[in-house]
Amino acid sequence: MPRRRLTWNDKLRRLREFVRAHDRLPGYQELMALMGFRSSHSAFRLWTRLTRLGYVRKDAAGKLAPTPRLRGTLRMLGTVAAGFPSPAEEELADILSLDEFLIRRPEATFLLTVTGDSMIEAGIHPGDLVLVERGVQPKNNDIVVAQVDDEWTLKYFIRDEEGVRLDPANRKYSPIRPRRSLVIGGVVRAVIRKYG
Amino acid sequence: MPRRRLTWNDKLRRLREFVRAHDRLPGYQELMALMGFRSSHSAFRLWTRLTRLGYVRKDAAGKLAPTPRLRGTLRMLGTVAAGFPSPAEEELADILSLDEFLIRRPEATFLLTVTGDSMIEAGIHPGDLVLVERGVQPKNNDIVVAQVDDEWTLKYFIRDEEGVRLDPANRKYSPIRPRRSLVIGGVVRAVIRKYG
DNA sequence: TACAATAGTGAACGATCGTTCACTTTTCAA
DNA sequence: TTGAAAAGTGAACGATCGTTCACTATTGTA
Repeated sequence: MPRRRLTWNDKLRRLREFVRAHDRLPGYQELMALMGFRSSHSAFRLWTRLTRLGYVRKDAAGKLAPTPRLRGTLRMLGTVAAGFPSPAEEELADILSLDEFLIRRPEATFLLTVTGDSMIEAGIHPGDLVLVERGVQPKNNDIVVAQVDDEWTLKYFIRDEEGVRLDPANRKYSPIRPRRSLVIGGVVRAVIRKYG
Repeated sequence: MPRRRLTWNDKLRRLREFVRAHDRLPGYQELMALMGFRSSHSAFRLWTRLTRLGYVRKDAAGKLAPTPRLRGTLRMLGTVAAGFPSPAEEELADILSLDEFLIRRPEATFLLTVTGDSMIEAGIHPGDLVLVERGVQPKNNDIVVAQVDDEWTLKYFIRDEEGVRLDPANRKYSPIRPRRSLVIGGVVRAVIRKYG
Protein backbone atom coordinates (compact mmCIF):
# COMPACT_ATOMS: atom_id res chain seq x y z
CA MET A 1 0.00 0.00 0.00
CA PRO A 2 1.59 3.21 -1.19
CA ARG A 3 1.00 5.59 1.69
CA ARG A 4 -0.69 8.62 0.23
CA ARG A 5 1.34 11.76 0.11
CA LEU A 6 -0.44 14.77 1.52
CA THR A 7 -1.39 17.77 -0.56
CA TRP A 8 -0.15 21.18 0.44
CA ASN A 9 -3.62 22.21 1.60
CA ASP A 10 -3.88 19.12 3.75
CA LYS A 11 -0.59 19.91 5.38
CA LEU A 12 -1.61 23.46 6.11
CA ARG A 13 -4.94 22.33 7.50
CA ARG A 14 -3.35 19.76 9.76
CA LEU A 15 -0.81 22.25 11.00
CA ARG A 16 -3.53 24.82 11.73
CA GLU A 17 -5.50 22.24 13.66
CA PHE A 18 -2.46 21.38 15.71
CA VAL A 19 -1.67 25.00 16.46
CA ARG A 20 -5.25 25.72 17.49
CA ALA A 21 -5.46 22.64 19.65
CA HIS A 22 -2.11 23.09 21.38
CA ASP A 23 -1.48 26.86 21.25
CA ARG A 24 2.02 26.14 20.02
CA LEU A 25 3.87 24.84 17.00
CA PRO A 26 4.57 21.12 16.82
CA GLY A 27 8.10 19.92 17.45
CA TYR A 28 10.03 17.89 14.92
CA GLN A 29 8.73 14.56 16.17
CA GLU A 30 5.20 15.88 16.25
CA LEU A 31 5.40 17.40 12.79
CA MET A 32 6.70 14.13 11.41
CA ALA A 33 3.83 12.22 13.00
CA LEU A 34 1.33 14.85 11.82
CA MET A 35 2.45 14.68 8.19
CA GLY A 36 3.49 11.06 8.00
CA PHE A 37 7.18 11.83 7.49
CA ARG A 38 9.87 9.33 8.38
CA SER A 39 12.78 11.66 8.19
CA SER A 40 13.27 14.67 10.39
CA HIS A 41 14.77 16.35 7.38
CA SER A 42 11.35 16.37 5.72
CA ALA A 43 10.08 18.28 8.71
CA PHE A 44 13.00 20.65 8.36
CA ARG A 45 12.15 21.23 4.72
CA LEU A 46 8.50 21.83 5.54
CA TRP A 47 9.44 24.44 8.15
CA THR A 48 11.69 26.09 5.60
CA ARG A 49 8.86 26.31 3.12
CA LEU A 50 6.36 27.55 5.69
CA THR A 51 8.84 30.24 6.68
CA ARG A 52 9.37 31.28 3.10
CA LEU A 53 5.61 31.56 2.60
CA GLY A 54 5.11 33.57 5.80
CA TYR A 55 3.14 31.08 7.87
CA VAL A 56 5.85 30.90 10.49
CA ARG A 57 8.56 33.32 11.37
CA LYS A 58 12.11 32.72 12.46
CA ASP A 59 13.23 35.22 15.05
CA ALA A 60 16.69 36.45 15.93
CA ALA A 61 17.37 33.39 18.08
CA GLY A 62 16.55 31.13 15.15
CA LYS A 63 13.39 29.84 16.77
CA LEU A 64 10.13 29.44 14.96
CA ALA A 65 6.94 31.25 15.87
CA PRO A 66 3.53 31.19 14.21
CA THR A 67 2.41 34.30 12.36
CA PRO A 68 -1.16 35.65 12.45
CA ARG A 69 -1.60 33.98 9.07
CA LEU A 70 -1.22 30.58 10.71
CA ARG A 71 -2.55 31.23 14.18
CA GLY A 72 -5.42 33.54 13.25
CA THR A 73 -8.87 32.09 13.44
CA LEU A 74 -11.09 34.48 11.56
CA ARG A 75 -11.67 34.41 7.87
CA MET A 76 -12.41 37.84 6.50
CA LEU A 77 -14.82 37.54 3.60
CA GLY A 78 -16.47 40.29 1.58
CA THR A 79 -19.69 42.06 2.34
CA VAL A 80 -23.05 40.91 3.61
CA ALA A 81 -24.57 41.72 0.23
CA ALA A 82 -22.08 39.45 -1.50
CA GLY A 83 -23.18 36.57 0.69
CA PHE A 84 -21.05 33.52 1.34
CA PRO A 85 -18.60 32.45 -1.30
CA SER A 86 -17.92 28.88 -2.26
CA PRO A 87 -15.73 26.75 -0.01
CA ALA A 88 -12.95 27.04 -2.56
CA GLU A 89 -13.06 30.82 -2.37
CA GLU A 90 -13.24 30.63 1.40
CA GLU A 91 -9.84 28.98 1.41
CA LEU A 92 -8.42 32.08 -0.21
CA ALA A 93 -9.85 34.49 2.34
CA ASP A 94 -7.48 36.43 4.53
CA ILE A 95 -7.12 34.90 7.94
CA LEU A 96 -6.62 37.30 10.78
CA SER A 97 -6.69 37.57 14.51
CA LEU A 98 -9.14 39.99 16.07
CA ASP A 99 -6.59 41.04 18.66
CA GLU A 100 -4.08 42.11 16.09
CA PHE A 101 -6.78 43.64 13.93
CA LEU A 102 -8.16 45.87 16.67
CA ILE A 103 -5.37 46.43 19.17
CA ARG A 104 -2.37 48.60 18.42
CA ARG A 105 -0.87 49.08 21.87
CA PRO A 106 -1.80 46.08 24.02
CA GLU A 107 -0.33 47.49 27.19
CA ALA A 108 -2.50 50.62 26.94
CA THR A 109 -5.75 49.12 25.69
CA PHE A 110 -8.74 48.27 27.85
CA LEU A 111 -12.25 46.99 27.49
CA LEU A 112 -15.07 48.85 29.25
CA THR A 113 -18.77 48.12 29.41
CA VAL A 114 -20.94 51.00 28.22
CA THR A 115 -23.40 52.50 30.65
CA GLY A 116 -25.80 55.25 29.68
CA ASP A 117 -27.15 56.27 26.33
CA SER A 118 -25.11 59.40 25.62
CA MET A 119 -23.73 57.95 22.37
CA ILE A 120 -26.75 55.99 21.22
CA GLU A 121 -27.13 57.88 17.95
CA ALA A 122 -23.61 56.80 17.07
CA GLY A 123 -24.75 53.21 17.47
CA ILE A 124 -23.18 52.74 20.90
CA HIS A 125 -25.75 51.16 23.18
CA PRO A 126 -25.74 50.44 26.90
CA GLY A 127 -24.14 47.04 27.43
CA ASP A 128 -21.85 47.36 24.42
CA LEU A 129 -18.12 47.05 24.98
CA VAL A 130 -15.71 49.81 24.02
CA LEU A 131 -12.09 49.19 23.32
CA VAL A 132 -10.27 52.16 24.78
CA GLU A 133 -6.67 53.21 24.18
CA ARG A 134 -5.12 55.30 26.93
CA GLY A 135 -2.45 57.90 26.72
CA VAL A 136 -3.12 59.19 23.22
CA GLN A 137 -4.08 62.70 22.17
CA PRO A 138 -7.65 62.60 20.85
CA LYS A 139 -8.28 64.07 17.42
CA ASN A 140 -11.39 65.97 16.43
CA ASN A 141 -14.51 63.79 16.37
CA ASP A 142 -12.80 60.93 18.16
CA ILE A 143 -15.03 59.31 20.75
CA VAL A 144 -13.42 59.60 24.15
CA VAL A 145 -13.99 58.36 27.68
CA ALA A 146 -14.01 61.62 29.63
CA GLN A 147 -14.58 62.69 33.19
CA VAL A 148 -17.12 65.49 33.41
CA ASP A 149 -18.34 66.76 36.77
CA ASP A 150 -16.94 63.74 38.59
CA GLU A 151 -18.77 61.46 36.20
CA TRP A 152 -17.27 59.32 33.44
CA THR A 153 -19.07 59.19 30.10
CA LEU A 154 -18.55 58.70 26.40
CA LYS A 155 -18.51 61.82 24.23
CA TYR A 156 -17.29 63.13 20.90
CA PHE A 157 -14.12 65.17 21.40
CA ILE A 158 -14.12 68.47 19.54
CA ARG A 159 -11.57 71.26 19.64
CA ASP A 160 -12.73 74.55 18.12
CA GLU A 161 -11.86 78.24 18.39
CA GLU A 162 -13.28 78.43 21.89
CA GLY A 163 -11.42 75.43 23.21
CA VAL A 164 -12.55 71.88 23.86
CA ARG A 165 -16.13 70.76 23.59
CA LEU A 166 -17.64 67.39 24.39
CA ASP A 167 -20.65 66.41 22.29
CA PRO A 168 -23.05 63.60 23.06
CA ALA A 169 -24.69 61.61 20.30
CA ASN A 170 -28.11 61.96 21.85
CA ARG A 171 -30.52 64.88 21.46
CA LYS A 172 -31.58 64.51 25.08
CA TYR A 173 -28.20 65.78 26.24
CA SER A 174 -26.29 68.97 25.51
CA PRO A 175 -22.71 69.64 24.47
CA ILE A 176 -20.37 70.37 27.35
CA ARG A 177 -17.59 72.93 27.66
CA PRO A 178 -15.39 71.84 30.54
CA ARG A 179 -14.53 74.87 32.71
CA ARG A 180 -12.04 73.77 35.32
CA SER A 181 -10.57 70.44 34.53
CA LEU A 182 -10.96 67.91 31.78
CA VAL A 183 -9.82 64.35 32.20
CA ILE A 184 -9.62 62.20 29.10
CA GLY A 185 -9.44 58.56 30.07
CA GLY A 186 -8.77 57.35 26.58
CA VAL A 187 -9.87 57.21 22.98
CA VAL A 188 -12.42 54.67 21.75
CA ARG A 189 -10.81 52.55 19.03
CA ALA A 190 -13.61 50.06 18.52
CA VAL A 191 -17.06 49.08 19.69
CA ILE A 192 -17.97 45.46 20.27
CA ARG A 193 -21.42 44.05 20.78
CA LYS A 194 -21.62 40.39 21.71
CA TYR A 195 -24.86 38.43 21.40
CA GLY A 196 -25.96 35.37 23.33
CA MET B 1 26.84 44.46 43.94
CA PRO B 2 24.04 42.18 45.06
CA ARG B 3 22.15 41.56 41.84
CA ARG B 4 18.55 42.41 42.61
CA ARG B 5 16.19 39.53 42.69
CA LEU B 6 13.07 40.10 40.62
CA THR B 7 9.63 40.34 42.14
CA TRP B 8 6.91 38.02 40.94
CA ASN B 9 5.18 40.84 39.09
CA ASP B 10 8.39 41.75 37.33
CA LYS B 11 8.84 38.19 36.20
CA LEU B 12 5.30 38.00 34.87
CA ARG B 13 5.68 41.31 33.10
CA ARG B 14 8.94 40.31 31.48
CA LEU B 15 7.51 37.00 30.38
CA ARG B 16 4.44 38.71 28.89
CA GLU B 17 6.64 41.10 26.99
CA PHE B 18 8.67 38.24 25.59
CA VAL B 19 5.59 36.31 24.54
CA ARG B 20 4.09 39.33 22.84
CA ALA B 21 7.29 40.19 21.08
CA HIS B 22 8.09 36.68 19.90
CA ASP B 23 4.71 34.96 19.66
CA ARG B 24 6.17 32.02 21.54
CA LEU B 25 7.38 31.03 24.98
CA PRO B 26 11.07 31.53 25.73
CA GLY B 27 13.28 28.48 25.86
CA TYR B 28 15.33 27.59 28.90
CA GLN B 29 18.32 29.67 27.88
CA GLU B 30 16.09 32.59 27.05
CA LEU B 31 14.12 32.37 30.26
CA MET B 32 17.36 32.31 32.24
CA ALA B 33 18.62 35.40 30.43
CA LEU B 34 15.25 37.11 30.84
CA MET B 35 15.11 36.56 34.58
CA GLY B 36 18.79 36.69 35.40
CA PHE B 37 19.01 33.04 36.41
CA ARG B 38 22.27 31.13 36.30
CA SER B 39 20.84 27.70 36.70
CA SER B 40 18.49 26.07 34.25
CA HIS B 41 16.84 24.51 37.24
CA SER B 42 15.59 27.94 38.30
CA ALA B 43 13.92 28.20 34.92
CA PHE B 44 12.44 24.76 35.46
CA ARG B 45 11.07 25.83 38.83
CA LEU B 46 9.60 29.00 37.32
CA TRP B 47 7.83 27.00 34.62
CA THR B 48 6.48 24.70 37.30
CA ARG B 49 5.06 27.61 39.21
CA LEU B 50 3.63 29.27 36.11
CA THR B 51 1.95 26.00 35.23
CA ARG B 52 0.50 25.63 38.71
CA LEU B 53 -0.91 29.16 38.53
CA GLY B 54 -2.39 28.62 35.07
CA TYR B 55 -0.26 30.98 33.01
CA VAL B 56 1.11 28.15 30.93
CA ARG B 57 -0.28 24.73 30.21
CA LYS B 58 1.48 21.44 29.83
CA ASP B 59 -0.11 19.30 27.16
CA ALA B 60 -0.15 15.54 26.75
CA ALA B 61 3.29 15.55 25.14
CA GLY B 62 4.71 17.37 28.14
CA LYS B 63 5.30 20.55 26.18
CA LEU B 64 4.45 23.98 27.45
CA ALA B 65 2.01 26.35 25.80
CA PRO B 66 0.82 29.79 26.86
CA THR B 67 -2.74 30.15 28.11
CA PRO B 68 -5.01 33.11 27.26
CA ARG B 69 -4.12 34.45 30.70
CA LEU B 70 -0.52 34.91 29.58
CA ARG B 71 -0.94 35.55 25.88
CA GLY B 72 -4.07 37.71 26.07
CA THR B 73 -3.60 41.39 25.56
CA LEU B 74 -6.82 43.02 26.71
CA ARG B 75 -7.55 44.08 30.21
CA MET B 76 -11.24 43.93 30.99
CA LEU B 77 -12.11 46.68 33.42
CA GLY B 78 -15.52 47.69 34.75
CA THR B 79 -17.96 50.12 33.23
CA VAL B 80 -17.57 53.48 31.56
CA ALA B 81 -19.34 55.12 34.49
CA ALA B 82 -16.82 53.66 36.92
CA GLY B 83 -13.99 55.26 34.96
CA PHE B 84 -10.43 54.07 35.09
CA PRO B 85 -9.20 52.38 38.23
CA SER B 86 -5.79 52.93 39.76
CA PRO B 87 -2.79 51.19 38.20
CA ALA B 88 -2.74 48.81 41.16
CA GLU B 89 -6.31 47.78 40.44
CA GLU B 90 -5.53 47.51 36.76
CA GLU B 91 -3.03 44.78 37.54
CA LEU B 92 -5.85 42.72 38.97
CA ALA B 93 -8.06 43.04 35.90
CA ASP B 94 -8.87 39.94 33.93
CA ILE B 95 -6.72 39.62 30.85
CA LEU B 96 -8.37 38.06 27.86
CA SER B 97 -8.00 37.57 24.16
CA LEU B 98 -10.70 38.97 21.90
CA ASP B 99 -10.55 35.91 19.68
CA GLU B 100 -11.32 33.55 22.49
CA PHE B 101 -13.87 35.92 23.94
CA LEU B 102 -15.88 36.21 20.74
CA ILE B 103 -15.22 33.08 18.72
CA ARG B 104 -16.58 29.70 19.69
CA ARG B 105 -16.01 27.70 16.53
CA PRO B 106 -13.06 29.19 14.65
CA GLU B 107 -13.45 26.97 11.62
CA ALA B 108 -17.04 28.12 11.11
CA THR B 109 -16.75 31.79 11.95
CA PHE B 110 -16.38 34.60 9.42
CA LEU B 111 -16.21 38.35 9.33
CA LEU B 112 -18.41 40.24 6.88
CA THR B 113 -18.70 43.94 6.19
CA VAL B 114 -22.22 45.28 6.59
CA THR B 115 -23.88 46.85 3.59
CA GLY B 116 -27.31 48.44 3.75
CA ASP B 117 -29.22 49.82 6.69
CA SER B 118 -31.76 47.06 7.31
CA MET B 119 -30.59 46.61 10.92
CA ILE B 120 -29.74 50.18 11.76
CA GLU B 121 -32.21 50.41 14.64
CA ALA B 122 -30.39 47.51 16.25
CA GLY B 123 -27.25 49.62 16.14
CA ILE B 124 -25.76 47.84 13.12
CA HIS B 125 -24.57 50.45 10.65
CA PRO B 126 -23.23 50.17 7.12
CA GLY B 127 -19.49 49.59 7.32
CA ASP B 128 -19.69 47.71 10.62
CA LEU B 129 -18.28 44.21 10.75
CA VAL B 130 -20.39 41.25 11.74
CA LEU B 131 -18.93 38.08 13.15
CA VAL B 132 -21.01 35.28 11.66
CA GLU B 133 -21.13 31.65 12.75
CA ARG B 134 -22.21 29.21 10.06
CA GLY B 135 -23.97 25.92 10.41
CA VAL B 136 -25.97 26.63 13.54
CA GLN B 137 -29.73 26.62 13.96
CA PRO B 138 -30.84 30.22 14.61
CA LYS B 139 -33.00 30.83 17.65
CA ASN B 140 -35.83 33.34 17.84
CA ASN B 141 -34.64 36.95 17.62
CA ASP B 142 -31.16 35.95 16.54
CA ILE B 143 -29.78 38.19 13.85
CA VAL B 144 -29.01 36.14 10.76
CA VAL B 145 -27.38 36.59 7.38
CA ALA B 146 -30.13 35.39 5.05
CA GLN B 147 -30.68 35.14 1.34
CA VAL B 148 -34.00 36.68 0.35
CA ASP B 149 -34.94 37.03 -3.33
CA ASP B 150 -31.39 36.37 -4.46
CA GLU B 151 -30.12 39.07 -2.16
CA TRP B 152 -28.18 38.65 1.05
CA THR B 153 -29.13 40.83 4.03
CA LEU B 154 -29.17 40.97 7.79
CA LYS B 155 -32.49 40.29 9.51
CA TYR B 156 -33.97 39.16 12.79
CA PHE B 157 -34.96 35.51 12.61
CA ILE B 158 -38.40 34.78 13.99
CA ARG B 159 -40.33 31.52 13.98
CA ASP B 160 -44.03 31.85 14.84
CA GLU B 161 -47.27 29.92 14.24
CA GLU B 162 -47.21 30.74 10.56
CA GLY B 163 -43.64 29.70 9.98
CA VAL B 164 -40.47 31.71 9.62
CA ARG B 165 -40.41 35.47 9.41
CA LEU B 166 -37.48 37.79 8.78
CA ASP B 167 -37.74 41.19 10.44
CA PRO B 168 -35.60 44.20 9.61
CA ALA B 169 -34.69 46.72 12.29
CA ASN B 170 -35.66 49.64 10.11
CA ARG B 171 -39.15 51.08 9.71
CA LYS B 172 -38.46 51.75 6.04
CA TYR B 173 -38.53 48.01 5.33
CA SER B 174 -41.14 45.36 5.96
CA PRO B 175 -40.98 41.90 7.52
CA ILE B 176 -40.53 39.10 5.04
CA ARG B 177 -42.16 35.68 4.87
CA PRO B 178 -40.03 33.53 2.60
CA ARG B 179 -42.26 31.53 0.27
CA ARG B 180 -40.11 29.15 -1.69
CA SER B 181 -36.67 28.85 -0.27
CA LEU B 182 -34.86 30.33 2.67
CA VAL B 183 -31.11 30.27 2.93
CA ILE B 184 -29.57 31.12 6.27
CA GLY B 185 -25.90 31.90 5.83
CA GLY B 186 -25.18 32.10 9.50
CA VAL B 187 -25.98 33.64 12.85
CA VAL B 188 -24.49 36.96 13.91
CA ARG B 189 -22.53 36.44 17.14
CA ALA B 190 -21.01 39.89 17.45
CA VAL B 191 -20.84 43.29 15.84
CA ILE B 192 -17.56 45.15 15.59
CA ARG B 193 -17.07 48.76 14.66
CA LYS B 194 -13.52 49.93 14.20
CA TYR B 195 -12.59 53.60 14.19
CA GLY B 196 -9.67 55.29 12.55
C1' DT C 1 16.72 35.08 66.83
C1' DA C 2 15.89 31.19 64.76
C1' DC C 3 13.75 28.43 61.69
C1' DA C 4 10.80 27.05 58.04
C1' DA C 5 9.39 28.24 53.59
C1' DT C 6 10.72 30.23 49.32
C1' DA C 7 14.13 31.10 45.77
C1' DG C 8 18.36 30.20 43.51
C1' DT C 9 22.94 27.43 42.29
C1' DG C 10 25.33 23.76 40.00
C1' DA C 11 26.22 19.33 37.88
C1' DA C 12 24.61 15.70 35.25
C1' DC C 13 22.08 13.03 31.58
C1' DG C 14 18.97 11.12 28.13
C1' DA C 15 15.74 13.08 24.68
C1' DT C 16 14.68 16.17 21.24
C1' DC C 17 15.93 19.95 18.18
C1' DG C 18 17.88 22.15 14.14
C1' DT C 19 20.79 21.42 10.61
C1' DT C 20 24.08 19.46 7.06
C1' DC C 21 25.23 16.07 3.46
C1' DA C 22 24.21 12.52 0.16
C1' DC C 23 20.87 9.76 -1.95
C1' DT C 24 15.99 8.07 -3.85
C1' DT C 25 11.18 8.66 -5.40
C1' DT C 26 7.34 11.24 -7.36
C1' DT C 27 5.35 14.79 -10.16
C1' DC C 28 4.68 17.41 -14.02
C1' DA C 29 5.48 19.72 -18.12
C1' DA C 30 8.33 20.26 -22.63
C1' DT D 1 9.08 9.93 -22.69
C1' DT D 2 12.19 11.81 -20.55
C1' DG D 3 14.42 14.84 -17.73
C1' DA D 4 14.44 18.44 -14.32
C1' DA D 5 12.16 20.19 -10.22
C1' DA D 6 9.89 19.03 -6.05
C1' DA D 7 9.35 15.96 -2.20
C1' DG D 8 10.96 12.40 0.78
C1' DT D 9 14.59 9.09 3.12
C1' DG D 10 18.35 8.23 6.20
C1' DA D 11 22.39 9.00 8.98
C1' DA D 12 24.94 11.94 11.73
C1' DC D 13 26.13 15.61 15.22
C1' DG D 14 26.47 19.55 18.31
C1' DA D 15 23.14 22.44 20.90
C1' DT D 16 19.34 22.94 23.72
C1' DC D 17 15.59 21.00 26.46
C1' DG D 18 13.39 18.99 30.45
C1' DT D 19 14.32 16.87 34.49
C1' DT D 20 16.50 14.80 38.74
C1' DC D 21 19.39 15.23 42.86
C1' DA D 22 21.84 17.69 46.36
C1' DC D 23 23.22 21.95 48.18
C1' DT D 24 23.05 27.26 49.44
C1' DA D 25 21.00 31.97 50.05
C1' DT D 26 17.13 35.03 51.26
C1' DT D 27 12.89 36.30 53.36
C1' DG D 28 9.21 36.71 56.39
C1' DT D 29 7.57 35.67 60.86
C1' DA D 30 6.59 33.18 65.51
